[in-house]
Amino acid sequence: MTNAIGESIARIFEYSGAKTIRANYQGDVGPHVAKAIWGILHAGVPFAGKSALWIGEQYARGSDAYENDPAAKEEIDSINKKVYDKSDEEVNTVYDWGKQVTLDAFEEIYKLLGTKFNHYFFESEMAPIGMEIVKENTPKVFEDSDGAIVFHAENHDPKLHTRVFVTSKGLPTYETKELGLTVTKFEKENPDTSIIVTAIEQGEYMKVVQKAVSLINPDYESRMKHVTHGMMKFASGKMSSRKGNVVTGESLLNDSMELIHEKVKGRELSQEEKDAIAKIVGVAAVKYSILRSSLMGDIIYDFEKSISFEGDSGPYLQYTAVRAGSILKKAQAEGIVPGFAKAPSEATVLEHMLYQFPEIVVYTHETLEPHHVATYLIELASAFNTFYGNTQIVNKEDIHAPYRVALVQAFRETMKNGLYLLGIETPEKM
RNA sequence: GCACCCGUAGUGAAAUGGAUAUCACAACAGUCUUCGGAACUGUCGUUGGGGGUUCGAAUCCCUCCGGGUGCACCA
Repeated sequence: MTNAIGESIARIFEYSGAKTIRANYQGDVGPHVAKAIWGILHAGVPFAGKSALWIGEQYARGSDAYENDPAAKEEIDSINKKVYDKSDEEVNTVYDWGKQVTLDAFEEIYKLLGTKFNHYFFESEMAPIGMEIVKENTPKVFEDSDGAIVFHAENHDPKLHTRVFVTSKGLPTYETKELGLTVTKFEKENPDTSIIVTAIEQGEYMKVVQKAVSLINPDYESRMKHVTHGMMKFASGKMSSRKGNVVTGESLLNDSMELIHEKVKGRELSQEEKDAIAKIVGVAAVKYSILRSSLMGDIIYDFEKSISFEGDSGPYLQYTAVRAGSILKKAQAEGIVPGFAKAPSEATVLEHMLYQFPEIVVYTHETLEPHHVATYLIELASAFNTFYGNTQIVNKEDIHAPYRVALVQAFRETMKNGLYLLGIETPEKM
């Protein structure tokens, strides 16, 4: 979800002429990793050859044990420390293996989604950098409190609160790592604007971190923008319920692609074409469902609706573009050369809509709200369908035919560009 | 409890404080079977409640209600 939003925002900036750098920040250290390692060590079977999914299961067991088994909790805490200082050979081996498998799995999903990152930052790398910054700025910014190092943000803004940056055990928290990340990003690329996309839970703590940054380096802070989004919820009980009501992005994509496969089963296409279409359309269904809504507030993912493909959906937009494409093919076969020379006396809504596209992009760029593009595209598709339904386009006898074909061409290009901004590909056939 | 975000038709959105609150989807009722029917036409329906500021409020202020999120060693 964060990926869909981040990628769309990146593309909108690119389209607006900005040089855009995509960075991915991954949590490769911390208690969640320790829980997974504990699970792997206690799995009773060797880990060699196991999948990322299997690691997920081990994490679930570790997480459960952490809550219910005091002995396990102690062990996991000790593993956590070992992960940071790399003092235990066995832990190191499991760690290195698990990290690679997990990263490979993520990379596959990014590829499917169409995101290419310029930088991969890891929490393990940011931790020492952040620690250094905290040390340098204590007691100027940070203070000692009960053995931990904290930042009293409420002293600078009454709306904020105190947060721990280094625990009493001497381990850096997420805040410190984020501090390290911020400085690293600015030193590496020195961007005019740094946009951070996270879920809303991070909203409050990010304000505290930003306040701390403003005291250390006000220049960086003024260029940071935090975009938050709500959670994804599900409309009905019908969903892939491998682990209760937790649905991963991956399983959502898989289910979606599977359903597209069902839909195109009867079409006269090769197996490779069907596979490609299932991917492109399946991703579109999921991405559109996310990006059609405003970022704030939760997104209700209605699986029934996203698979029906009627009306307000990504596949519907793709379909409209594809159909425009086949009209163009037919026009070409009939020897009609598109041109704007002879226009009918009255313009339709379609022309007005096409004309608005650049404004919509500018507006979206300013507001950082991709849903404006989504709303525009669905209206554009509707305008095109009205035009298409009421007008004979390919007709050699008609002197307006070249103009109409040119209009269809313009529509197809605009739809394609708009979908691109949402991170959605337009297939040739479907 | 405190803080932050949000509340516009069934759903997703629009509206520098300005005219009768728009658009799309869904639903319902029709049309036609054409360039790919995943179509076209029409109908239905909305500012959470209550105060206030204003000539004028979806928009600003107060309050209540509802939803979400966060409040010290998790990320």
